[in-house]
Amino acid sequence: MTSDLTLKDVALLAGVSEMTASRALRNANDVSINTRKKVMDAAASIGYVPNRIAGSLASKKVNLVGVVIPSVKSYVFSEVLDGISASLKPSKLRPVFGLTDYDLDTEADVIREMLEWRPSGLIVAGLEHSEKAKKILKNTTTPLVEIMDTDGDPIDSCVGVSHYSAGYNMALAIMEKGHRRIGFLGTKMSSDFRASKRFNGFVDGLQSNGIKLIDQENYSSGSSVEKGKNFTAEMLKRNQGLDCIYCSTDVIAMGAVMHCLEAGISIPNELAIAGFNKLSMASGLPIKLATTDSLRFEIGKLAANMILERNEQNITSPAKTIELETSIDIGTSI
Amino acid sequence: MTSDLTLKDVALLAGVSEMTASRALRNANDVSINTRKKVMDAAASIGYVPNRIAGSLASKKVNLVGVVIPSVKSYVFSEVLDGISASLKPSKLRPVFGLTDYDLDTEADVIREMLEWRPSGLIVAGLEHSEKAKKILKNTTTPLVEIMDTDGDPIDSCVGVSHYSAGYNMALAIMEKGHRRIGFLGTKMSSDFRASKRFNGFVDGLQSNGIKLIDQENYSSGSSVEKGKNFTAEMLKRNQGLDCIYCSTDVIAMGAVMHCLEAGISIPNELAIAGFNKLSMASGLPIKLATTDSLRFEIGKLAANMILERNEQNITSPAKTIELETSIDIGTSI
DNA sequence: CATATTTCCGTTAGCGCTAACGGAAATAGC
DNA sequence: GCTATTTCCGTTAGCGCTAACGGAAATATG
Repeated sequence: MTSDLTLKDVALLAGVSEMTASRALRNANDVSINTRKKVMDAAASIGYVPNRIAGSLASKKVNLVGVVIPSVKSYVFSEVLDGISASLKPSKLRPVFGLTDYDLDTEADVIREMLEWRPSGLIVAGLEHSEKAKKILKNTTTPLVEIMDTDGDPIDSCVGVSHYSAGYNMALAIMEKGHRRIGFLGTKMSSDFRASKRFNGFVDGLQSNGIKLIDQENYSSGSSVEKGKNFTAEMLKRNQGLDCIYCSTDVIAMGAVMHCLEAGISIPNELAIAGFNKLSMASGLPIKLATTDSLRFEIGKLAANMILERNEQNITSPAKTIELETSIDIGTSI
Repeated sequence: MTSDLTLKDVALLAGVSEMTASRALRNANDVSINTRKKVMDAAASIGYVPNRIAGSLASKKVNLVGVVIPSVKSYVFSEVLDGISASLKPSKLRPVFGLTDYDLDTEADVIREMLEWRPSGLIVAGLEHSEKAKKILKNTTTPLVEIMDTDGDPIDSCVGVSHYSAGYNMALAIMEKGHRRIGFLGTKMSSDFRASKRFNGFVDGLQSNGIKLIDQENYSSGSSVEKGKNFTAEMLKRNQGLDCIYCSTDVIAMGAVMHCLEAGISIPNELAIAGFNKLSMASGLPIKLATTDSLRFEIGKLAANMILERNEQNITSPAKTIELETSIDIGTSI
């Protein structure tokens, strides 16, 4: 525990009751300017730091919003967190992050631990959860917002984009540019449901024009530029005449671009490349990467706003799903 | 609040006292296997989620470790967080992140808010803080570890690397490769103390060989590939015969590499490029970027371990500073 | 079989704070 | 001047849980 100072110490020093000290420090009503100053000075002089554990228990209010995401390394969720932070900043609510490492059991544990703190809201990435997690989430009265994805059944509220549509539309865009011999490059699908939905949408999109994937590679570790580069090389070696690779993320697509730069393959004449997310780091590439903006900042902002609304309104506002429309940035790579 | 179930509900249903229910749920001693099962079943059947606020207040133990970092967007701190998570995972402690946006006033607020929760430990990035923050940190009995940087005076414990030395050593490495007409490219220094220390070290390193910087650019927004690319172009335009650019981060250095790829400038023959951090995303580049490993994962792991030690030992362990030795990865870019 | 020990469970008290109420003092209203 | 209102502050009673102690029942010990 921090210094063992309590409200009592402040109250004694200021010569008022604990209650008055409490009110003064919280800027609550019913305190004269004089006594407020006395209390503030007393608190400052001894370096009193209020105990929020006790305060929250007494007031039954916890100013935290739990945010459960798979990882902070993927360059994807950081902007979501930024959006959440931006929305919450002017309020009294504060975000608390929990990481799941793309593991549903870990997710269930993290969700449970979050709820044990009785937060003012919970934001969880994705619509797929373990049965255990679903049961807990359905049982809670804490406002819940599932984010990123709208292809599925939200438990409560939801903000995201359709990854299926994103994949489908990219297929259309690629075909419109005349590409026909198309491959797919991504990470192992089982753990990343949204990537898997994009893949399905992409395949169906091609199918709508009677086109089938020529090749498909799903390697097992996470998205990385280097992996994208290496697997692009392999896929090209395997498939004479491949004229396009759709990568499940921009990071992988950057690797594909790197391979082409190194091997002297012209983009998009010899090989077209498309990614997903519209990561800012891809904007420095010599070519402009075709990608779908996943609207991560916007999603974070809207999700946090939903939590804020739910906490402001006295009436219980109903669950709401917001599906944002993704737009393709054609760039110069397809 | 989550469902309004309390321990009392569980106890009633299981036919035991609250205390016994509490013990059973916490896997504490002094409970028979039979009653434990009864309590567990009762809790599960009604979906009881313990209230950690109340528990923490009563036990005076909070299983949280506050982690205060500037940003999650910089591709730098995510690995620190990973290291912290890895260390804490087997323990009961859980990390809670707070973001400062590289602003010292925000940092002071975040630190204060963290301490209000009476965490088991606090990990803060950097050695530079506002007077207000320093006062709070000096006053607290919460174990504190300042991370990333060792060039300065830690308040309590500290784990990091010397950014001054990193800059100095990179200067030596660059000069050893024969480069003499050298520029520096970074972001605005005032807000990033570690980048500024690297710069000072770099200048002093050059000076040790009687060499002076030819040019220096400190633009005002954050590290980005695109900015790196654009400012590299400008700097080359300004300076005939510039043969090396030291970038304050790998992200910027990647931009420099991109410019060279695009403009057909040969690396390192026409221009040498070096960065800092050893980011994994740079490993996909056509050339291997010269950089200094900032040991981010290791720093996170060690910092969290220090917090763990402090919480395990009954004796108050003394403050400790660990300075990790950085090593330069020469790569093929200088 | 009596005593010592262990196992198990309940009772009491309180963690540090705030909601709710009530009441005294200060001000307003006529 | 006296009542009505407002301003300010204190008292009481918990929030939901656990530490600490104590005691009954079950088991061990000789």
